[in-house]
Amino acid sequence: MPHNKPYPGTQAVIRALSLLKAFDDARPAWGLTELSEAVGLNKTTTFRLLTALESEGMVARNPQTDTYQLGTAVITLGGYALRTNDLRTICQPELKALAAAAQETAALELLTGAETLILDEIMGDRVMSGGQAIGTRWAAHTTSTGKAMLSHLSPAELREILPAPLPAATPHTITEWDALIADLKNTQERGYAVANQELEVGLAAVGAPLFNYDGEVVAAISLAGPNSRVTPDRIPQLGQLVCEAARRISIRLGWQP
Amino acid sequence: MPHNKPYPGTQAVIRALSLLKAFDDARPAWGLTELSEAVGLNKTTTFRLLTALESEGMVARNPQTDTYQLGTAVITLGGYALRTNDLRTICQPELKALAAAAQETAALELLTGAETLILDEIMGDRVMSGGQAIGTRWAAHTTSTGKAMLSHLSPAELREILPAPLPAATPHTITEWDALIADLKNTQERGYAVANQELEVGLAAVGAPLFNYDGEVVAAISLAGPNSRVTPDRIPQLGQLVCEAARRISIRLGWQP
DNA sequence: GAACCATGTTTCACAATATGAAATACAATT
DNA sequence: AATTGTATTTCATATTGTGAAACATGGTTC
Repeated sequence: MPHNKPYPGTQAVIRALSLLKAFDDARPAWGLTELSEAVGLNKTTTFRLLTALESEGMVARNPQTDTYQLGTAVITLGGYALRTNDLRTICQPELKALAAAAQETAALELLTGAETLILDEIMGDRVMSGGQAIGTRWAAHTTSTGKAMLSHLSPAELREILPAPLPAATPHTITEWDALIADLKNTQERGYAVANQELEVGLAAVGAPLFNYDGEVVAAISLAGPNSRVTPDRIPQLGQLVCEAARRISIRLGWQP
Repeated sequence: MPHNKPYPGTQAVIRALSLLKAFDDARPAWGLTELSEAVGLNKTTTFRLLTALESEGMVARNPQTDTYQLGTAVITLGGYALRTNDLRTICQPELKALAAAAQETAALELLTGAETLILDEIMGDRVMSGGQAIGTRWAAHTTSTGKAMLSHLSPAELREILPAPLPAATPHTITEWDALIADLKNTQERGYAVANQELEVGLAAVGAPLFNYDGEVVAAISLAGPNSRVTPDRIPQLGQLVCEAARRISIRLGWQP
């Protein structure tokens, strides 16, 4: 999350947004005092900002527990943001085809800072209705999509973006800088990234980057599944599927091969 | 959308949020000047607020067109808001069962002011992965879920909530006050609401309310489909399905029948 | 290619607005 | 009844947000 420039005359807004961002999967409800302490704001200020956010439906209080949660306006805005995303619309047919062909989960993700953001997700099997994880972020160096996108950055750019030391999500996560650089080099040559239990034990994935009209990486798509199904000998085949789909999408985005 | 109390010391935050809310399906991208005019703010103020929103990822600029859109932080927050919603988690198994049994689309919706908010949506057929409309709002008096929830309010409460005159979404929308009151009375006695082409031509739906521990209506669920399949003679059967599911969920919410 | 128009951006003097310490209210334990 | 933890309200202060005006930029028109 970039907190770049302290622009003058925006303190209250930035603070209000920092309150909103305190709510996540791990901590979906906050009391006033705890929240003010967690965010480092005066209790009165926190109260006033929350009142403003509440009046606009961005947060809601649970009268039972006297705590705040994210409100319905956030859900509505999120829906708009998702539906009006051109990239998502463009990619959806390819994702569905990928998921159907491989019978695994296909996803579209963006790089935001050092994290990937799941923009869309289509389940391969017919059991689930997908999209449960849309909006989720993961550390980029632990995911196939993340590594696919990172593989087109220079070591200097990587240094700037990625945290040091690299956090481990599983025992298989690449945490050594040199090992990551080497893996990204392989990734770029190969055309797709492989993440085998680096984000979650038992989960394997392949991912390929999407390019825009002037050859910049704008996003990545992936196929993922349990490593019982996504086995080492099947990975080249899945990798090719993802690469082909990524290529078709990139061309639609104006990319010149 | 309630714009109730002008709480002191929150002007900047409220203004910033009003900017966010200008972005919707109909108008996903705004230039600075047009946006400032639409929201009624000084161009400089709009610029400063947008800069703050942008620094936090709530909006993003498209460098091509020099316009602003909703940013990735909104998607992430929306995902959190959705996933941490207890009601949605509780209802999802029932919605899936409903959708499978009827082979139509099942949905869970809240009442916010005079509008319903789609919290969850499961498609009945195996073609689509659902959830496309999550976050969308519709005028409550045009939907089955909306009427199911409104049917438990008094005429005085209805007067307060609903807009006058009642807007028409289709030629079949109930726009006469007395007709709506009568329809809601029927709805309450029947236990479920019927909306036949009142939101969209060719779309029919039945909806039933969900009650909490002290008998208050907290949400509603529905089954909807093309009126070629959701025919008048099939509606009682679908109505019963929805009522039974609603009853089971309400009991899980602590409701005493 | 000069004049124009419509964008976005920066500056700056001013005071309205946001701030936080302290006082108050409320509710749940003890 | 006393205590501790919450959530609110008050209010004096100056920091912060404000908007008119000036500036910059890029695209059209003549």
